[in-house]
Amino acid sequence: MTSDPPPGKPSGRPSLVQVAQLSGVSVKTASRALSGEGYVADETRMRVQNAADQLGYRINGIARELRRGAKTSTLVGLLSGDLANPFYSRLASGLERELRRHHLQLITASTDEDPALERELINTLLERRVRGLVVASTMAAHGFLAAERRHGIPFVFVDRPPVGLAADAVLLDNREGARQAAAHLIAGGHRRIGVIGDLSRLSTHRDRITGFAEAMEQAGLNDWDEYLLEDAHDTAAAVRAVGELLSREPPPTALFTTNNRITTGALRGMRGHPSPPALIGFDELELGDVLGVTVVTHDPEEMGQQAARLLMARLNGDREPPHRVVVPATLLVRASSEHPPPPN
Amino acid sequence: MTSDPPPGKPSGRPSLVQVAQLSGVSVKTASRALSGEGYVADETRMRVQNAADQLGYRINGIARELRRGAKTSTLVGLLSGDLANPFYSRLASGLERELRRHHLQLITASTDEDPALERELINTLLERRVRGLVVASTMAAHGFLAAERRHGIPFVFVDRPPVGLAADAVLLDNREGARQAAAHLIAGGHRRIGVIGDLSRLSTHRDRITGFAEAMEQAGLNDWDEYLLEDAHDTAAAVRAVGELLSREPPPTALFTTNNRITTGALRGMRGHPSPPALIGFDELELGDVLGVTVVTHDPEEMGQQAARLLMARLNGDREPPHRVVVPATLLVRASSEHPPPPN
DNA sequence: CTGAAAGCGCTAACAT
DNA sequence: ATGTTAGCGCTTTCAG
Repeated sequence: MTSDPPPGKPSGRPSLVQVAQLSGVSVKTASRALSGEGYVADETRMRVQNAADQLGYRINGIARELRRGAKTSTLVGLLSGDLANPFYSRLASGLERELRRHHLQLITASTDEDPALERELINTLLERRVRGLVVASTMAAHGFLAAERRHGIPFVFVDRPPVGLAADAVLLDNREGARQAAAHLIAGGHRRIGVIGDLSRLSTHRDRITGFAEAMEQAGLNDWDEYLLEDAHDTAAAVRAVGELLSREPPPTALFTTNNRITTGALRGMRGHPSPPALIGFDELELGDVLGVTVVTHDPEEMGQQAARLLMARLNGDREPPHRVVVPATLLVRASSEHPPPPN
Repeated sequence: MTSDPPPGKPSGRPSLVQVAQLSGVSVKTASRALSGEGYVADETRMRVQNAADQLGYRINGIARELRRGAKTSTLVGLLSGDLANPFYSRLASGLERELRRHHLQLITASTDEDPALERELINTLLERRVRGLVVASTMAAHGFLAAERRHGIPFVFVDRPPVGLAADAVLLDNREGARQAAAHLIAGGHRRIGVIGDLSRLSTHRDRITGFAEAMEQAGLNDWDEYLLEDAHDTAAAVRAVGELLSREPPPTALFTTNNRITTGALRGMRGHPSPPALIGFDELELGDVLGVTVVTHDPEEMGQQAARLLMARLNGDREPPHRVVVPATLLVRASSEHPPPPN
């Protein structure tokens, strides 16, 4: 057990100058020896390496980056709602893995779906001169980023499209996924389908509602919004919403929940219910297969990977107009959607 | 829709010098005007602000940090196995939230439980002069970090303790949690309890096995390891392990799975089994309540928060010997552990 | 193969 | 209230 003075107050780190002095070479030679760029005699390299080890030298990445210029940064920023949501964390995971292949590092920040905080965090990351930014934005407009793009910082929007800004995006086919869910329930004989939705200002939410409505109206069910409850942003709110819907007269025979948090809340709220409604949720659930929950599924890791690809293309000089990648969202039928509606 | 030239190749950002020139003041005045430090005439401030806006100026955080010194960095690094694992992402979430209160930013990197990659990433983060480092380490020893601590960089180990290094740590009471799980199964009449464990080199895993063994041996069940299967690091491996255990003669009447991935695999593997064994898993599951899975539960967000607190204390000059915070892990009984063993 | 000088963009220290 | 000078630690010229 090495027992050294506990940390706290920093105490001067050695710089290249000290390493050079200790090994009796010039600063530049020391630099070359340690970075492996340019020619250095083997013996010199050894001496420098030893001196560095002895001093506990570690290159100052800040200084290096300042000198080399911002385009040499290896940091990519990710802004998302909340890392604790598996959708975002899987997205982050896919993004990170792909970036690493290109020697880029991911730096993440959570916005808690707060537009003001998001803007602040975007600024922080840009000041840090990140190489690019991936954003699952909760803001209503993104025109303020136009200046940045002019300076060459690529942005990739994920999950939600940019508004008032021409930028790359990786989106989910929300409408189609929701449409399939509704169509399936309708085909199963359901007519009164409750919908519990997220914050109504979010485009993902609106698209899902649109797809749902499409299928309903096509089946002539124009009063679909009688059973629509929105702005259930967390699990607890979803539990309450289910309670409300199920206590109506007549109650809905099926439920469509527009994201994983809400589906979780619905499952909780329906527990122990004598005749639970059929259920389809948007987003896969951790144990969806074991629980037998029918879901609209998609691949968050894949979204992250695609975002990384778009970003890399821009960094490599792609100057085409904005790309838009749409990742499929498809129905995965399991038991929860299969009980038919009561005769009634 | 603002339509500007697509990005790609960077194109010189304005620096403070240009802002100063455009507004007809010295660089330092421009600096003061924009940072709000020191006295600047209101009118001057306006002029500078306008010039900055017009040029799309954004302060270069790299240069600022180099000048101000590394202790002014606002970055804290987190290294963990994989952000896609809810345990780590919830930990990250708690950590980030607490850090933000102190105006610190989290930068994350996943090690995939690969010691070599972990070491490389630690180096990258240190070169970036992060203010401190939180590590869920997968390495066998950490002596190589001693030099860093001497330079004042605080480390906080989470989930797994440091080896060969005196540093702060936030750990789970793995032994006690596992002991409770085993004791509960034993009290329920189980004698043949299968255990599926993670990589045997991980200390968390070993501690959980130790706690389990303690309870078993105390009950006189010294052959507990006949039904022990280790190194099931992913869900698929866990599914296979369950299959193997259940096909033994006689099969175990209960199962203890040592982390969330393994529990998930076990649930999958047991699906449709005519007489599934009782089950207790370590770590809470997303839908554990709905599924009725008995778990050893704990609070990952809390761990993150505690880690942030320890870090802040060190940054504020705390020079005491290493702190060790132990977060409780307790049994939460639900249905899955409650079927008694068959008479046999 | 090695070295000296200049400078990345900013701010601390010291003027004025 | 504002300006000047120097320098953070490194790498990029440009010379040897």
